[in-house]
Amino acid sequence: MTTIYDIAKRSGYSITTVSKVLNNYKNVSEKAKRAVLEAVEELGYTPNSSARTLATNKSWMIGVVFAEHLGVGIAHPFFSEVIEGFKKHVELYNYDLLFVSRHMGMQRETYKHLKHRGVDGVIVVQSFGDDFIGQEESPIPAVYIDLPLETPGSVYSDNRHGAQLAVDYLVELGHRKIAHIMGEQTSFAGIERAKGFKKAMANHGLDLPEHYLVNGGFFSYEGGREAMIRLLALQDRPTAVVVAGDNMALGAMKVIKEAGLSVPGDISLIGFDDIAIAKHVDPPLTTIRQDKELIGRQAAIMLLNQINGDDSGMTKVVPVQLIKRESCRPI
Amino acid sequence: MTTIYDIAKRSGYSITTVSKVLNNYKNVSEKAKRAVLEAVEELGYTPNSSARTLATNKSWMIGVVFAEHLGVGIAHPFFSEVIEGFKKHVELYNYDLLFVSRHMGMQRETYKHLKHRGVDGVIVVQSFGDDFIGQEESPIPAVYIDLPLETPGSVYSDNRHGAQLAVDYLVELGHRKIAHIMGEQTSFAGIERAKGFKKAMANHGLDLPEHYLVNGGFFSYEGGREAMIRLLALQDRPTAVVVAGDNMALGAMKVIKEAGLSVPGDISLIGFDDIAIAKHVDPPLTTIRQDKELIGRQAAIMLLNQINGDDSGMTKVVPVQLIKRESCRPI
DNA sequence: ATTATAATGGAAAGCGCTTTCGTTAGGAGT
DNA sequence: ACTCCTAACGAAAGCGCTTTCCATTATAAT
Repeated sequence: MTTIYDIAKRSGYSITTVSKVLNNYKNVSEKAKRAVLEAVEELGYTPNSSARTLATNKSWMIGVVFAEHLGVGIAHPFFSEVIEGFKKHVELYNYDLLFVSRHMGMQRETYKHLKHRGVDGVIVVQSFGDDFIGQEESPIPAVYIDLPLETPGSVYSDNRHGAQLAVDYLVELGHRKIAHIMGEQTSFAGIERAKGFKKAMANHGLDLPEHYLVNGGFFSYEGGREAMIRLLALQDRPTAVVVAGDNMALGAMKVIKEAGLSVPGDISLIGFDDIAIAKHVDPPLTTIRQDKELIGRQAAIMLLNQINGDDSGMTKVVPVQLIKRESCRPI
Repeated sequence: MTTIYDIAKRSGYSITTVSKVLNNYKNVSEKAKRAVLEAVEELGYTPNSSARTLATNKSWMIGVVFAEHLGVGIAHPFFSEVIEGFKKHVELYNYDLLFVSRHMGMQRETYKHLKHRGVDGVIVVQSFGDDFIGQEESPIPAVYIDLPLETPGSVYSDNRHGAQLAVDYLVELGHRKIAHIMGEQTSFAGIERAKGFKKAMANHGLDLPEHYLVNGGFFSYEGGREAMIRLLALQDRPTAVVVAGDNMALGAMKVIKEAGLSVPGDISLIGFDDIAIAKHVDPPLTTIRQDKELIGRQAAIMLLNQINGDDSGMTKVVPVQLIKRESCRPI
C-alpha cells in the first residue's frame, strides 16, 4: 500500500505538507502543491479512510437500519425507494451508506454496532423504535422514517390527509358504504391512516359499522387477502374500500376477482403508497401516492443538518397525492 | 469515547491483556478475562472499528457497486433481491455492506473509492464491467452478477436454458409463430437470452423472420411497450412472444390490451425474471424464474472464498425455472 | 532445593493519517 | 543595517487498536 510517507519521499516534502496539500490547506506554495500532486499521480496513491477516520473522528458513512419483520429487507417496494432518494442526496455530500447486519431481536447490539462503526449518522426505517430510542449514551444523529418522535428528526407522509383524500374521492363518486382495511395498528402509518379514515367518514356524516374496519396486518399481500375475505363475507357489503397499503390492496383485488366480482364494477378499491406495480395491475390501482423520493431527500437534509450541528425542525410531514386510475368508479 | 485504555485502568490490567481478552486469545487467565469483561460492561465500551481496521488491515465491509444506467438504483426489482440474498449470507460472517456513491462516468474513481474505503471485497451488479475490470493494481476480491469474466468470480442465471424453456413450452402449446423481445444486446443477459431463443427455435425447426427479433433496450417497461408496438404493426403477427424481462413483458402486455387484443387470447406472453409483481398482474405472467436469493447467496459464498484465499470456482451458473401462470395458452 | 518449562502479562512499535505549534527564511519597513 | 512580519514548511504527538517479543511468575520435573 502506498502511503503518505511514500508521497513525501517522492515529492521531497514532509508528510505534513503532503497532508496539507491533500486537504486543501492554504499555507502551501504552488510549487509544493504541484510536486505533491504529481507524486500522488505517479504512485497511484489512495488515502486510507480508516486512518483518516481515526484521526478526525469522522467516518463519512451513514448507517442504515432496517427492521426485518417484513422479511424482504432491502427489496421492500416502498422503503427501497425512500432509501434511494436518501442515498442520492447524501451522495452529493460524499457520504457512503453502511447497511449493518441486524442482530435480530437485539436492538442494543444494533446500536452498539453502529457506534462501533463510527457512522456519522443513522437512518432508521421500518422500525418500531425499539432499536435506537433511549440509548442513554451520547446519541448518534438519527432520522426516522414513519415514526414520530420527540427527540430526533423524523419524516413521514401526511397519512391522515391521505386517508381523507381517499374517502373524499369515494364520496364524490357517490359511495356511502365505505370500508377500511387497516394497516397494523401498532405501526404509526397504520394508526394514522385509520384515524384519517374515521375522521373523514365522520366529516361526511357517514355511517361506519364496526365490521367495516378490518385489520390487514403488516401491509402484506396476504394480509390484504384475508381482510378482504372477511369483508366479502359480510351480508351488508361495502361498495368501496380504502386499503392502507398497495400490497394489501392487490391482495384484496385478487380476492374480489376470485369471488367472481369485479373491480371497480362491484367494489371500488383505493390503495396507499403508489408502489411501482400499482399502475401495472389490472385495473390500474387508484391510490394515495407517497412521495418516496422526497421523503428520502427530506430525511437526508434533516440528518445532514443534525450532523452539522444546525439542528432545524424535528419533524417533517410530506404531502401525499391522490392518483386516479381505474380501480374506482361512480356508484 | 471510552477506549481500551479506560478498560485497562479500570480492570488493573494492561491494554495488551485487554486486547487479548477482547480477541479471545488463549493465554490469559480466567481471572483477567473476568476482570476485563466486567470493566467493559461497566464502562459500556465499544471497540473502534477504524482503529482495528487500521491495525489489522481488515475492514469487515463489502462494497456494493451498482451501475446506475437503469436509474432506479437500489430499488431495482431484480437486483435488490439478489443483494438481499447476498446480504443475508455475508451477515452470517459479520460483514456489513457499504453502498458507495457512484461517481458516474468515472469508473476509475469508483475503484479508487473502494480502495480508499478498504473494503474486503466487492459485489458488482448491473454493470458493463467498465467499473472495475482491468484495474492493474492489487485487485480487490470481487464477484460479478450477470457478467461473465475470466478473472474473478461471476454468477448468473442459465439464461440460454431459460429462453429455451420458454420456447419449448410455447411450442408444446402449439405455437409456431414466436417472436422475441430482446434485452439490450450489449448486456450479457440480453445476449444470452437471445441466443437461447434462436437456438431453441432452430431446434424445433421453426421459422424465425428477422422482424420477429425486436430490441427492447434496457429491460424497462417503456422498452417493452415500444418493442411490442412494432410487433403489433407487423402484418404477420406472432401468436406468442418471449420477452427477455418481466418489466418489458408488462409493457408489452399493456400495449396488447390497449390494442384491444387479449393476453393470452390473441397473444401468449412469457417473461423472464419472475419479479414480485409478475404474479399479481392480470393475467398473471408466465415467466422464467431466476432464483434471486440463490444468486445472491452463491455470490456471497464465492466472494467469501476469494477473501479467505481458498479460491474455488470462477463461475457459477444458477438454474432457472419455468413458472406457468396464465399469460400463455394453447393455440 | 534446583532447574526446566509452561503460563501469564506487559512494553513498545506500528497501522496511516491530522493537527498543533514551532522553526526558518525571505521581504518589508525604518 | 537592523528589526519585525509573514509565508512556508516540518517535528512530533496523538487517534484506538493489534501484535511481537520479552519478562515474570507459577508449576512440574529432577
